[in-house]
Amino acid sequence: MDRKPNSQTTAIWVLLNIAHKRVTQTFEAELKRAHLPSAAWYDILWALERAEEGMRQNELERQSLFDQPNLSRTIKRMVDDGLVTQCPAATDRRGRELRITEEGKALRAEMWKVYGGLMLSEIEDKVPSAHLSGLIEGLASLVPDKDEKLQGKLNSARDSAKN
Amino acid sequence: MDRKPNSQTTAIWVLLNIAHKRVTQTFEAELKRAHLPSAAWYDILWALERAEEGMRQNELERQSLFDQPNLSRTIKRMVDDGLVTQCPAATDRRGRELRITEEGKALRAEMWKVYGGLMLSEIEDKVPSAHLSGLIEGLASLVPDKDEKLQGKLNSARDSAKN
DNA sequence: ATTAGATACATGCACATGCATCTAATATTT
DNA sequence: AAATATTAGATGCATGTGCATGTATCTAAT
Repeated sequence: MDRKPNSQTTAIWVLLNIAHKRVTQTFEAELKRAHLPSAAWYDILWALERAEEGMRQNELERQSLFDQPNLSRTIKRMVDDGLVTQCPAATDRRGRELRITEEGKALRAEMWKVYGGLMLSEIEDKVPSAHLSGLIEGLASLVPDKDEKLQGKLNSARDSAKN
Repeated sequence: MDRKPNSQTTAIWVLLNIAHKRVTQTFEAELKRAHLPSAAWYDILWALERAEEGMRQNELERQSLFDQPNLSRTIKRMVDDGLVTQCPAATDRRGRELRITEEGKALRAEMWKVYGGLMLSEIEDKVPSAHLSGLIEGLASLVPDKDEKLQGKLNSARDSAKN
């Protein structure tokens, strides 16, 4: 082959997969242990709670890591569970206006006790401060700049930092 | 009041998820476009190719991100496809000794043309050298130390970082 | 106003994953 | 040696995910 990945590239690729799987599995296991829904549900609930005036489903899709069909089904389950309401959108009869219910807000607050604690124990307490910015900038460099989902996530991260 | 994750912690958690999903999806999409199996298959083939004398299935399980039942089924598919052979282990009649076939080696070599190229284009060309070591060390800090097989790769990455 | 194309969301299907459990073989305890 | 525990691997089931496609609605060019 013309060019061959160096050992640092290999380390990044391997570590990205391992770190993601280990951290994700810990989150999911702890949430399950507390009889709470998955982290993906938390992210949806939080996005909807921040959107006081409601949110179009396609906008939520852009801000989440769900693809469209999968989000559609997930929202349906959340509606069935009374966490979210779906109304026809005012200006576009194809669309759905999503809103979090009081029950949904209560569940999100409950989840935060576990979810936020995991962010502390699994990330904040583990990454030495010397590597914080390198980790953040390095991960960001792997994602296209104009990635709308990234911007949405980062905005929500900044907002949540203000709690 | 309890401690609350700071914005850098939040950014790491969000970016870890986004970066992993984006990079993974790119890998899988390009492999599929080339009518090749998934990256997970590549990793198995490569592990078996390096183990000249064959490898126990439970050892492969330890070195991979598969859980046991999932690896069991994946190996079965690879055996059905003629990429891997399964023999009863010499010293333990419960066990399976796995070996890659010539066909398997040929497929791995074919996959490498795409897989290796993706490591270059999606990682090596994207991460600025200023953030290489921070990214590697930061990701490593998220993984328990006793993930032994990582240490070799990590050390060689650190060595090359000193060049 | 009609029609071609785009967009929003839903649904069906194939396959992957996580988890519990089963069988067979080995290791340990007494 | 018998009983018990542990380990290797397979299998069943529920759920999650990606992808193709379907239906309704909207937009824009004629």
